[in-house]
Amino acid sequence: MESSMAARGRDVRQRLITAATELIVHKGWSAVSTRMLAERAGVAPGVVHYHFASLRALLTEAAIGTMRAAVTGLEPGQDVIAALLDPLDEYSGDDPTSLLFIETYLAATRDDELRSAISALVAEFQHRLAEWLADRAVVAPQETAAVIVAAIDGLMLHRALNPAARTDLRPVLRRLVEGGTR
Amino acid sequence: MESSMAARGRDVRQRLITAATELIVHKGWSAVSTRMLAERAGVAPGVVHYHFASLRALLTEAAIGTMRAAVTGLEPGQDVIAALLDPLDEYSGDDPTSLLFIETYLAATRDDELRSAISALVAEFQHRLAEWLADRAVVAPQETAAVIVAAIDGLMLHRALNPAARTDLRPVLRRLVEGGTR
DNA sequence: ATACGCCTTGGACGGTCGTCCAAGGCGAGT
DNA sequence: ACTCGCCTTGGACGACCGTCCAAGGCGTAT
Repeated sequence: MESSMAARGRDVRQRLITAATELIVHKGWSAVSTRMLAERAGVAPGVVHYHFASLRALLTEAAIGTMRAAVTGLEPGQDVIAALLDPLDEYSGDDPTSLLFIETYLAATRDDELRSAISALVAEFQHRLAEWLADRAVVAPQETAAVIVAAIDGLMLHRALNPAARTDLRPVLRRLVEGGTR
Repeated sequence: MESSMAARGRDVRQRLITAATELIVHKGWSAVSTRMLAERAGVAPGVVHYHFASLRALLTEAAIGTMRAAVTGLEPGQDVIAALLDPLDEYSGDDPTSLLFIETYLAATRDDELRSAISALVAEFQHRLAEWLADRAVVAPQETAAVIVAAIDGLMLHRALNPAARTDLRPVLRRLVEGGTR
């Protein structure tokens, strides 16, 4: 059996990653400390630097993993706008994933490794979206995709700031797609 | 003469505010410390808490002041989209004002006083923009304004993250205005 | 010349931080 | 039964943090 010990180790490691994503959302990227993480994961403080090279490495791995999962889960169906906006509406104001995105974007501003990882993620998603738009005969699909993704991220930002006053913006956003059909 | 002393005091206070805006941009909101501020302003560390009730108060005053100045300076002319995008293009990647906006937005997520101040600022600008759109017979001017401002903020975010790959997004953004004329 | 008030200095205080490490626990292989 | 290796513990270390304050500097008014 290799389970008992090694499996327990992997479990602790995973608990730390989960704790990291939660704490980034609740406290903010730069307010997450090793001791907070250890406490939430139910382990001793030293365990963080056993499983991860540094606090920064843990935060990076946690954030990138969660973001990648969230993005690859998005599939532009018949209605792109609805497909992108619905996940935002699911949560009632303190949408954890949105805040994680914003926090990580901003942290990436001062962390080259993080920045390149996120740039790749965003570029990949924009590319997928652009292809979908091109199939729908939307002119300037790349630029349209860039604007749509930017608008979504901007809405995340505003919604994190002011959870109230949520009106239906789908009709306006749809102009981006329908207004540019070839 | 009331100048020498009082004027010098006001000058130091202003230097601290300037240092605060610069440091928020360069180091990030939560990485700004009293000692860093004092050093950049060329004063002793204790001076921060003489002129301001707390570090948080200084950062708040500095950020809100700069943001208010930036927003009130914007006047939607004939071409709203150009009026909003041109300031973004002026800076070559490390646009200080954009980063300040993002940093402050995010800090406001965990600071109620800051949040209400910014919400007022954003709401005020959205209202101005909505009126302009209404005059241009754009349908759903409020929602359109919300989407435009969100898109601008999202572009700020993406551009702070990836200063390269700046293509002209004006034509796409203009669909938001022209695609919805009554 | 003396007293007053604003501004400044530089350090003390208690706390938290990231990182590291000696010591111990414990299942697995011999 | 014993060793080995992975995992865990809890605290030490030095650095930096926000805040506060006694002491001093220096124009200004009397």
